[in-house]
Amino acid sequence: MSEIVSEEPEIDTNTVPDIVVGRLPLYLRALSEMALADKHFTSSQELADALGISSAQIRKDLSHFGEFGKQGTGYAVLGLRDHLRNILQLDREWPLIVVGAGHIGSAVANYTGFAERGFRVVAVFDNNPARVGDGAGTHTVYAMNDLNAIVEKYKVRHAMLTVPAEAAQTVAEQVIAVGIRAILNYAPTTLAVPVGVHVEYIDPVLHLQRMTYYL
Amino acid sequence: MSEIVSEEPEIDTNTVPDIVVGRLPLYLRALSEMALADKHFTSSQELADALGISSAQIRKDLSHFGEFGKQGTGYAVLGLRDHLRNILQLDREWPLIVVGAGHIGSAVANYTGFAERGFRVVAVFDNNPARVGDGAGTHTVYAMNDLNAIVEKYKVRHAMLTVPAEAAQTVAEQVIAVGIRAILNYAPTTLAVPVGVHVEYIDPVLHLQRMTYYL
DNA sequence: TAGATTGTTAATCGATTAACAATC
DNA sequence: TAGATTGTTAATCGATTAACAATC
Repeated sequence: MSEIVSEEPEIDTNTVPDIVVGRLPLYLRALSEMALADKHFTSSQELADALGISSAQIRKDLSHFGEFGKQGTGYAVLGLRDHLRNILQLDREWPLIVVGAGHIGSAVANYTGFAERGFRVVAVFDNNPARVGDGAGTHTVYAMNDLNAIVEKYKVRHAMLTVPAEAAQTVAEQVIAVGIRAILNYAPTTLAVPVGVHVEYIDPVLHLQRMTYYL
Repeated sequence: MSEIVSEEPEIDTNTVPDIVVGRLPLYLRALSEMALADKHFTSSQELADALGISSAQIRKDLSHFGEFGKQGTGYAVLGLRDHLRNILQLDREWPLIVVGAGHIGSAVANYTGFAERGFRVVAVFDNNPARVGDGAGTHTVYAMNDLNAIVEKYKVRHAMLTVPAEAAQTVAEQVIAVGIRAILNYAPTTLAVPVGVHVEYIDPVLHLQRMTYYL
């Protein structure tokens, strides 16, 4: 039997399916809730029940990143939470900008849920001079001219777009040009972006329409 | 050759995968955009390019519901749009309630995008007496006591929950009890609901966290 | 007619689940 | 020890894609 140089059981990050990565924040959220309730241990079954998915899926998903549990015992809530934070790079605070200071933009900029979970809104932008300066809640609204300076100053990589659908593609290009690499688009339209830039979408109407089919 | 009574090529609605139904509103949105641009015809390839998916998927998805195109020509924009509206039961206006009159609730209640796409916010509710009566924008805020009366009066089936995470499960049960069958939950927590009730989720932080993994 | 594009089939690809040895 | 639960394998299930005959 020839000796085989054992290969590292390497964690090839490119190999983890997007759909698995997409569920990790959900696991993290459930664990944070448990931590808040002072729960010390949990199991894949308990997490599965809380999230309405299968325990096998949770174990399989986690197995892409390492071994975090103990047979017979399950997972330490704080331990697994911190592992997930680490995997998702959420063990730091990320600066965030909002582009578009209308109704949704202002609401989004003042939503306290971002700061509570690691994202800090550092600026709100609008191309309408009438909106610049006056507050979107506690935030001052900046002109688009200031985009580059602020993104560089705070090393911002995340942007939320709360502009009209017609403006979204142009605005996306503007923020990408200054270094934004993750866009959360609230405008009801699909964006075309270069590889290396990530886009996710929020369109509440799509959700309502989906459910209406079943009524 | 024995004669076979031809079976209806029946459109078994239970047979359409949820994931397919979930894409229909996206197709509808793209078609509405084309209609607005006065485009008369389109193809599965053109739709696919606009949405960043494959043309085969679009044709396959549509084939669950009928034949809407013409070889060599493609699809009539208005025709396909109306077919999709019909399939999704969006050829009527649906009343909608918002529960929770805080920052997000007020923003959501005043978002004009709902009315533009077939959903009309008929009432906003809050359990805090201090918020009842004064406006959430153009809406009057009702007490939870009025929930049943208003849901019955307008025959409401859709609710958006914009309450704190801790309150979401209880509020969900309240709205289900008065007849709501579709819930769009903005609270960052998973809901347990009986069969026959549909829930979709909006948690912007989850989207930001997903993208952060790749940065 | 020639070119374009559908609707559909079959193949491929990928994700989920069931099951269980290992072990705390 | 007995019971519980992990991590992993293999099987199943389902979704996507490629390809093309039909036909406008």
